[in-house]
Amino acid sequence: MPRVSADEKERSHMRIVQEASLLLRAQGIENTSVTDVMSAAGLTHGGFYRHFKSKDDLVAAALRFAIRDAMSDLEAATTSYARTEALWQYVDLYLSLDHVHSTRSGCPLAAMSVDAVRGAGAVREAADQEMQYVLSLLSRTIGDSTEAEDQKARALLALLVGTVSLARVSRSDEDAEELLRAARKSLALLLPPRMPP
Amino acid sequence: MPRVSADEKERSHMRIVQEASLLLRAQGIENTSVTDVMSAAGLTHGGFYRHFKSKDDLVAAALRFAIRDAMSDLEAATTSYARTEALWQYVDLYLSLDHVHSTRSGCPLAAMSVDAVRGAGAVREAADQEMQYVLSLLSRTIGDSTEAEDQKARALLALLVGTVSLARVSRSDEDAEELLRAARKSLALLLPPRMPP
DNA sequence: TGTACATCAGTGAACGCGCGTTCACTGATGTAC
DNA sequence: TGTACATCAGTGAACGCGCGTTCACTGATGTAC
Repeated sequence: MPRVSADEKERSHMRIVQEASLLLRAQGIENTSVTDVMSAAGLTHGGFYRHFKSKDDLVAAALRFAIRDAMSDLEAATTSYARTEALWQYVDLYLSLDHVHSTRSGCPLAAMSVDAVRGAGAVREAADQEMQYVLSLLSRTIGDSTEAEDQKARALLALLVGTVSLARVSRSDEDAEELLRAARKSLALLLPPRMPP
Repeated sequence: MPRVSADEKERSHMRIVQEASLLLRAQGIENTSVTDVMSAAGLTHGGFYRHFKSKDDLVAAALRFAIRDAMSDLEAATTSYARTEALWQYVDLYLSLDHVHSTRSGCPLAAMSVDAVRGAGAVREAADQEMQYVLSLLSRTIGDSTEAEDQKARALLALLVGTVSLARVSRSDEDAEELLRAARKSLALLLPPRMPP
């Protein structure tokens, strides 16, 4: 059975990264084993090192993938005239109970940043670089990416990440919803109004 | 040498919880072993189960202790006339580079809530209950703990926790400081002004 | 107050287990002619 | 296009290691009389 075409190797690689990004978000770095990830990708653990030089290498790749993937819709809208509307749609999705419950597919920063800070150098580096990318993307979506928008982007991201992290601590949906509501209300003071001129 | 007085057992117990709260914040639940904690407390791992029925039991106790300890200063000020000033002092300390670098002794919610959500039932329960306590304390410190203040407390805590979590991802102090600055600026819109009438 | 004895805090060896990583092996793929 | 051979993706057993937990043991502490 073994040795598989270059195309199939690439498909395996993408499956490994994708499944890792889901498992790492849901379970954290230490609770996710190489064997877990390879099984989820339909492979056995032995082949892992044909794709990555270490588990840390995979974690860094999965984190980068997850963030680019999570931001792709907003990225597509940054140059559009409707970007303010796109931003508000993004915020509404982010501050939803659905997102709070989506521990596998939700925001990678909310799920993995605390873990990443404690991780290996490559993981920290990936987290830092991708966070800077998210901040610049949000700033461009808010407006013209001047210092004023950069600052709003920082407060926005912190509020989003903090709110969903805390909402996940609540074991009651009612308490979680109160946290989401409070964040939405605060953002009304911070962001450009929903309907532009 | 063994068997030690009831007083000494209690001192051992407090030392274990205290050292656990430091190690768990700095390293996370999965990277902190029972042996690590017992060594830090000056004991050997075998005696652990005279104090706790499981590692999860210790984690829950350490989380509760860390939060009560972190909040004790603010708790003392909630009924004072100077509570608004106390709140701002708390916010200034929270949104400082010192706090960003204090991964051992910093805010337990910023350090452990993501971990706690993935943890055992007793750990999740402790995290949820203590978070509700922190929210009620902040609400009473902001004002009269009406629905309006409850909402402000929720947005405040989310912004604080999110900001420090993200600032820890930054490998540069300059980037971290920008995040802290943005949060401070947002809070000026949200909280009662620094100097009351 | 003194004596006899049960209790139990702390020690250190031992347990079973899952982890990240390595390795010999297989056989289809890719390459050189 | 066909043939001979090197490559290497994937398999599954094996490795050393640290983990949470258990246990027999020690001897000072606490208790009953």
